[in-house]
Amino acid sequence: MLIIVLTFSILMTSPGMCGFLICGWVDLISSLVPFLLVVMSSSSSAAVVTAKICFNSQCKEPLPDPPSTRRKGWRLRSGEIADLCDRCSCSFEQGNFCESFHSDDGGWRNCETCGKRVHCGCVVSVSTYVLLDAGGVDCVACARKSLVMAPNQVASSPMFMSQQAPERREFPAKSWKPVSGPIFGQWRQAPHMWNMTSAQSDLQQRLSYEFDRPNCVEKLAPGGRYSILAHEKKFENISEKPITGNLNNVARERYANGKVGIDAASTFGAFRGEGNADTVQDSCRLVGDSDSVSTRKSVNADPCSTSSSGANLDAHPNSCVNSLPSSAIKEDSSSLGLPAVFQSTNGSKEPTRFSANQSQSQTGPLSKQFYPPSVIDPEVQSQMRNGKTRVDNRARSQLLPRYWPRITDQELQQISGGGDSNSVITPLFEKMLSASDAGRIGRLVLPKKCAEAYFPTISQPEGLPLKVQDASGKDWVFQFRYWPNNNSRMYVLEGVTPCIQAMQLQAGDTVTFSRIDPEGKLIMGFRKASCGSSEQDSQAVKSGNGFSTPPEIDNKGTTKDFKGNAESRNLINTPEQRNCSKFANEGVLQKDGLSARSSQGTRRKGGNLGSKSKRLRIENEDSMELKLTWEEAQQLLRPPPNCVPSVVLVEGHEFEEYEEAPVLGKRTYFTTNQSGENYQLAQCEDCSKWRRLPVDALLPSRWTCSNNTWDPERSLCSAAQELSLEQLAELIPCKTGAPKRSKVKVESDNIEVSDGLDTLANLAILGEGENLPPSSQPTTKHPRHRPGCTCIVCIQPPSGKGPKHKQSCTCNVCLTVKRRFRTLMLRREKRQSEKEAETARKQQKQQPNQSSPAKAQVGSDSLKSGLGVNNSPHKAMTNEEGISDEGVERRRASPSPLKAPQIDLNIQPEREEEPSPKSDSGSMMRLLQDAATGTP
DNA sequence: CTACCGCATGGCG
DNA sequence: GCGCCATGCGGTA
Repeated sequence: MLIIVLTFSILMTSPGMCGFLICGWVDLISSLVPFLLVVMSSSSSAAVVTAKICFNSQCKEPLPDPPSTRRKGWRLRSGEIADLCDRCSCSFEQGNFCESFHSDDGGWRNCETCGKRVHCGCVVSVSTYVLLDAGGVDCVACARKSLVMAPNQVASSPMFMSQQAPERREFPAKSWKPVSGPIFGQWRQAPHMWNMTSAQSDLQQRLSYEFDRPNCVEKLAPGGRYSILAHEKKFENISEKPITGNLNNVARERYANGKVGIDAASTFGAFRGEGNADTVQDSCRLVGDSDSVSTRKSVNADPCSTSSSGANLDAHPNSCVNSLPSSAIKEDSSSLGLPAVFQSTNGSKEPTRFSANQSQSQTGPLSKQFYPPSVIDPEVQSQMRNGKTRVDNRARSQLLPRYWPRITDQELQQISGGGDSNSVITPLFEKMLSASDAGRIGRLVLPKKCAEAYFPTISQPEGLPLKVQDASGKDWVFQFRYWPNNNSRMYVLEGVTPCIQAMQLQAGDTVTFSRIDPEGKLIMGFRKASCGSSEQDSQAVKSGNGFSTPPEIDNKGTTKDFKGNAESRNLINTPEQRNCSKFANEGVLQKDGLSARSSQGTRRKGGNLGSKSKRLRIENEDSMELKLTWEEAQQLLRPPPNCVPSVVLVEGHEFEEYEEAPVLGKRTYFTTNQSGENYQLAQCEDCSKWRRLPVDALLPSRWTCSNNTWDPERSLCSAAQELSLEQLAELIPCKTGAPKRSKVKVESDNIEVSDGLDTLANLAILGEGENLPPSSQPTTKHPRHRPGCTCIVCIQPPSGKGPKHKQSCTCNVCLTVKRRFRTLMLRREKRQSEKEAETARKQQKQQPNQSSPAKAQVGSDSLKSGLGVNNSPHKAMTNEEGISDEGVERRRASPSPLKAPQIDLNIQPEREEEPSPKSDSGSMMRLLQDAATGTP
């Protein structure tokens, strides 16, 4: 049985608070909250008790005058001990205080084991029971018997607390005093279930409501004298009003934050050292998420738990005590660096492994672990609920996923730089640099929640200097500040330009922020947008370019991952890949070994650029246009011959990895004969005869009759062609067995509206028609990107790579592209001419002498020299005569592939419809543009 | 004129 | 509808 242990040492000031507390307790019960988290519900502001009468509000017996002679009761939140009269003290010591005085109050529950009544509703009895994971309570006796409290199972509250989210605000916390002072021996009703270590004692003395999980991430700290308002909005008001006083800011924040034990909380504790309520504000803002809210709710709701025994701490032998600073740290004092809060303030040098990202599975002091967000699936979350997984995922869940740190162990170790083995690195967040971030402005916009969670609290827009160390150990000082923005804040790091430049970061690269504890250093790592340095990538792609086909985008059945292919084609799928492509194209990638350093960054599979930045997306539109063709191209690829793939499992997806680049299959045409038999038609490279092949035949790019192993009789070029051209003409156009036929048709029909590379791809397809028998040309069912496809998409090397097509090149692709481009331009010209003609006609009604159609001709003529290809007036006329449908255009333009080279290419239309100038389709694109502009 | 600063705007989730 | 945030833009040095 899992047991939730109360680990807080918060004392209620008075049992008289039970009313309030009970409300919370009952509320908890009524809401079937399975667990209780201890909370300080501080409805009482009377923390200092100097009673001269019995502290029991129902007694009020005068106490003996010398305080030393008074009998002690429970520990108050102030740290003092309630003075009781003899009678009440005896009752307290005998463990029946609540039965005597609170029997009519709410908050009574029965021990799940023995059925004994336990008063869970007030501070007095808080140590007499333990909370069970499954809900309910056990009395201490029973809990002791079943004390198989696996550390991992203890205090897994933060997860379950999320179930209580909605009612947080029902328990406005009020000010209270920090508990300081005597300790647990005072807990008469708290049998020492567990021994208490000195450190724990120390903790208790420091009033840190450490709700320690074994991984030390769950903490709840009591605040100092501060106010936690019921509504977060009010924090705004408070935030601007510094609250003075000797506050335990960390504790306060933790409490205010209500995020018991999540990374943010601990981080707050680490970073936030302001002596004002801004801390509260900020931390509470973070609590906007339901789970956090719930946390606070539960915190507030269970006053009983405010008193806890150190025994609870003992329940967590692995507890990593992240002690808290006992004094407030002024914001200003925290300048340059991360303040002392990071120090292990319990006085020990014990590493504070409260890293939210630290799994409790960590076994040693050097625990640099990180679980990628991908692990946060329901199952894992369930595990987390059981306390078996680092809980910081919850903390991180408060950040947008794109800010989740994706730092690998390798990165972490790099960051740690072989430093203190006791140091613990806590990945905080990361951010992909926007154009603004990477620009010259020198301002890095920080995600608000990240800034508020992980950076020092700032109450003034000017903020404070923040020292950040990069992975190489160099210190940078940025100004961490904010701008008021829409009643909110916009956090920025100023002065990042030198650092960005030093790291040679570009928009799209990612900076990561981590923290090394106990030093508390902020570490700024980075990850180039260059793909391929990550471990994951290395798993998926062991060679070369680092491009791989992410499983999540390759879930359409394409499981072959040809190394180098993506790069070689500059075809990109994911936003990051697009980025990579873009940057690679721009030559900003892989500068001087930075790519090696970037190995500390793990390229995220999903990337986070495209989802947010429209601008960046726009910049990568060229790449996006390639997406389809890439996906399709993948299907066209054939494993390299005589190459045995190695199967790599990446995130559950099997990939066949080939050390060699794929080959492009021979273009074939699926068809069905009269008997319904499906087969392919392939053309011999040598004799151009068409051979029938099985549908599953995969042909190399160059295929000849001699390769016709399926039909030995026709394995020689001398063998007669089985089908006549007429038959071919009939069969090929009505390919019923061809996959994706309908799609092809649709695409073909829609070619007219396509643009950019897509258009080019279509263009190229048209050009491929040259391989078809003449009679098969006029089809709108042209198989697109089929095996053997030699379209521009499939054969075009990436930008700047591979042989460039000369302007005079008359290869299929070039001719097709030119032809298509010309057609497009002509079409546009025609439209424009018509438009102008229409306008002219309208104008002619007023000015009869105007005429415009000549303009188009002028435009064409003026550009004739650009392509350097003979013009064909006939063809031009053909197009001008109104080919607006791509199929029609294709039919007319390519009645025979053999005639394609004769197609007029010299008509140069206006440039305004250049197919996606941004699309970097490589040399072919340039060729096209060159052709259009007349520039070489 | 440029760089910087601070705020405003608007797209987007 | 709201908040975040990327970026624009005017003011200022």
